[in-house]
Amino acid sequence: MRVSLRLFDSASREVRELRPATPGHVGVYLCGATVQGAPHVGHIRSSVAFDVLWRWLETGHGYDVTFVRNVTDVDDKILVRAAQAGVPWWAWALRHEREFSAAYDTLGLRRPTYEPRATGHATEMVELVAELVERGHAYVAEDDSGDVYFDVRSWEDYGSLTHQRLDDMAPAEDADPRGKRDPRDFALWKGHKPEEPATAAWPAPWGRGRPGWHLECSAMARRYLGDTFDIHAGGIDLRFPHHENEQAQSHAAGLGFANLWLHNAWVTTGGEKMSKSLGNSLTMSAVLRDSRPLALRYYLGQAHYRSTIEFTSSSLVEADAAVSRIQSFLRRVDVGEDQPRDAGSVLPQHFRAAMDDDLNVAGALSVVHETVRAGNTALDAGNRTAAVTAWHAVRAMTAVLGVDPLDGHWAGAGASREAAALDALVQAELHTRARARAGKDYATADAVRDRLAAAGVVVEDTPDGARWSLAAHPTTPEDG
RNA sequence: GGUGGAGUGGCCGAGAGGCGAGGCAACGGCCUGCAAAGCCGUCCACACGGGUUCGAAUCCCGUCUCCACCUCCA
Repeated sequence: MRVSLRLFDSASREVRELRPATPGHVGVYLCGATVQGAPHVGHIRSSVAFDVLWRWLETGHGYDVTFVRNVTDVDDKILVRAAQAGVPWWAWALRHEREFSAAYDTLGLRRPTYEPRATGHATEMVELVAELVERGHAYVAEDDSGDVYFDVRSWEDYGSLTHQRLDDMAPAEDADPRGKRDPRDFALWKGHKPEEPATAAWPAPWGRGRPGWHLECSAMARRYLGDTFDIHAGGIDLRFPHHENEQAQSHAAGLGFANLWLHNAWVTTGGEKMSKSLGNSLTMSAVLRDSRPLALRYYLGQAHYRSTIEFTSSSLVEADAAVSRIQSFLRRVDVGEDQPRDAGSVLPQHFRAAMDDDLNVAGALSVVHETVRAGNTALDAGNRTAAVTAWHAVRAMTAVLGVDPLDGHWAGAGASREAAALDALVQAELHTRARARAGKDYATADAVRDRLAAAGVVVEDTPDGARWSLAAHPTTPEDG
């Protein structure tokens, strides 16, 4: 009997078994980027965490997964920042959307089944707002703004996702009534304002305007996953108001919406959450100057998705060392022409159990490292069969976690002519060194090794001769 | 004020009443011409104060500290 996947549902606050609405199929909606600026490490952590979820749903359970991650490409800040930069808002949005895509690709994240943009779904959004107005859960603002608000008082379940009572919620400080019936009512549709670009508005029965942030996700999830779907994921800071509002809208419109809610914790620096508003963000481009993508991915994916992780100057160095250990084992084993085997037959039971336990990646990684050590021990003992078995297990496990060092993704455009030329040059140096060593001229041999080291080439002697690799990208700690 | 999360060895980070987490760093040993890699060993921790129990990092009570959300946020 197949063991089930158990996930912590933050709506019910308990670990629940995943029971797909459609047997054999799982629909996942992940709140993606609002492309108002460059991607930072915290944004990417969310995508890394749920990329692992996706891989495990497929590899560990054989589910057919539809994975949707949206792009919010129009909102207040995009309009403001584009105006400040003197470029059209859509150009600003697209530029940052591409930066996010590049960052996702760099870290080897799977491309979602669908990546809908908010601006491409005005029709679905207008329909959803109309349904809510018709059902008496939304109303057109009483001023002339053209806004449409969700009537929180009309929906008694409002607050159920985050277990808050409406009366306990502190009203917004800048409580601008804006024609609201209750200060906590939120905008489903934002009427076009004269100072905003005419292009940032779409026609609607209650006047031209653009969608409210929360509405987009409800409409797009419905469009691509149906009225009821299995998992809704996102950063924990989105629980309220974003997800609360999404759920209220969709439920009030008569939709089943998400069965499970998964929320990842954030990345902190200096103990504080990394965020755009605090200005302590580490952009992906900045971090990748000091670290190779595999090390960054390992770092972001090594802790449980619900644990806050602190980013320090040594984080990436340690992650690099840990993943290098795995990598060097995989390189030590000569598997000949063997290709990776089917995960179902080689994944250790403890690994599976850890992953099924709410994606316990830290526990899963301990199995990876234990297998690496067992494999190294087997190699040292000359037990090739055991070493090859370990090799297959390690590759299958790291593939699930998205950190298989031998995956062609990490090699980049590896088999280039430059790489071939470099190898020829290094081999010539190693040949010189081998001859010097054979003649016990260690001074010359060491000089060659030092010369290569200065060029960033690390030499290791093995029973089969010297082997070389590029040194891990040097990291420069910003403080002590 | 409301609602949550968290304090684990030098560092990162799992676990959740008895059973080795794991990684990084450090130190000792083996191996090596020397290294590197690898293996073996050492470092046996759970914020604090009580309590329950044969046994508590884990359960209960109290205290302290930190973080987050309450309509910009992954």
